[in-house]
Amino acid sequence: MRERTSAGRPREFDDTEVLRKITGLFWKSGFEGVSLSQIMSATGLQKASLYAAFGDKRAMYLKALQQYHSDTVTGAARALKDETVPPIERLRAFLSAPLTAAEHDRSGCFLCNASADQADLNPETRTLVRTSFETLAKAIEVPLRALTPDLNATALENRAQLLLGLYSGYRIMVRSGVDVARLFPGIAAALQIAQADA
Amino acid sequence: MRERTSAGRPREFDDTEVLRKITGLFWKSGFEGVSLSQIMSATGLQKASLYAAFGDKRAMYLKALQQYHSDTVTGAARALKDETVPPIERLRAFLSAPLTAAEHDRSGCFLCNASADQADLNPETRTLVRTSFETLAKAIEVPLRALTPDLNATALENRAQLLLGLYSGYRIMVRSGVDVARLFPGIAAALQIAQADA
DNA sequence: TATATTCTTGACCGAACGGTCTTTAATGCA
DNA sequence: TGCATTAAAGACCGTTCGGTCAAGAATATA
Repeated sequence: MRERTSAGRPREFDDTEVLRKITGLFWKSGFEGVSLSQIMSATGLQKASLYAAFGDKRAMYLKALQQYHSDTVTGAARALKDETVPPIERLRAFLSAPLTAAEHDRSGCFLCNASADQADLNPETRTLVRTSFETLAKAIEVPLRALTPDLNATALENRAQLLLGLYSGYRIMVRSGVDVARLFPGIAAALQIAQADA
Repeated sequence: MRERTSAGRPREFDDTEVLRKITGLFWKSGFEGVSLSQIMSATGLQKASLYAAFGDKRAMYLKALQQYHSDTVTGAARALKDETVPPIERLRAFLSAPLTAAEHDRSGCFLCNASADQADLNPETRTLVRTSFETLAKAIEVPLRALTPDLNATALENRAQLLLGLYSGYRIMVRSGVDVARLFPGIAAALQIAQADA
């Protein structure tokens, strides 16, 4: 998109970089919690430029959610499938992320926040969130399968949903400021399930 | 409050009943997602009456959160401590609630939603949410202790946090419209942890 | 250099927001 | 029957909201 030089005045900002800042705002404060003027000052752009580049506020939110999917969600999925790391460690890292991240940032998970914030109102948001959850669940199955190759498909899926549920819950709880040290041991317990033969 | 007849024109509505409707709105749509006019039409009251009875919008939200605590949260805590029900069934019922409730209502859990919605902005909300989470965690420990009386205190607490995390995560995931049937089996797996001796 | 095209800027818009105030109505009490 | 008190009703307030528009600036092409 960018390298193709087109007629007219060239855009003075990088779309994805700006969108990343917008994502950060919605991530932290939700759809209604972010105003256009906040977006303007965070990006340094005028309202009209934002509208020309991304559409209205709802479109910005959805694009932010899509960016979160293609950046963070698929990044986490890739890490879960990284065979250079022992499967149990991949799972541990995934489940620990909500807690280790909390040290410097209590924003939680944009997916989970969006589900709480917008799922009730906006069907498109709901769909995006659901597919991202699905991506994570499928990725979780990979190390689970490596741990217990004999387990059947539905059992694997069930365990993946359990771990994803725990992940989401921790993401939410952390936002309220609970002591993360008290949540850590739960991960070890959950990983015991992940390794169980039955 | 109500039986004590005071001077002046009597209030024509029941405070807690009205607050219950307000709670429902914030629960579903969050703080910024609910407007005063929505509250007006849902309660049938004028703006000034609402302000006289509850204070400004933020106060309404906090009172709603407190009502949720004293109604729903303590209700769930009581059920978890109900000795007429086998401990494992209490836990199963608690963890199933997010899923069974989803059949007729995908609002999720007000606590979890508030954590995603307002925790970042409002410290009072954060505190309220945290204490409600704490209430639930303590209540979860009761049936856990009944199941494994030999377990030490910290191990109990860790398991309780794990189950609470799973509960919260399911509450959030359900809002996005995921198939609840796929989440159910995770509960059984989690309950295996709850019963483990080690 | 002229033109078409695209972007930036900032003024501008109507609507909706949260919140207040004045008027009127209903009650307890003297 | 007044009088003090409290609530209900709705007009009213300034502000902020999301969104648009017209004018000027920067580029590619001819």
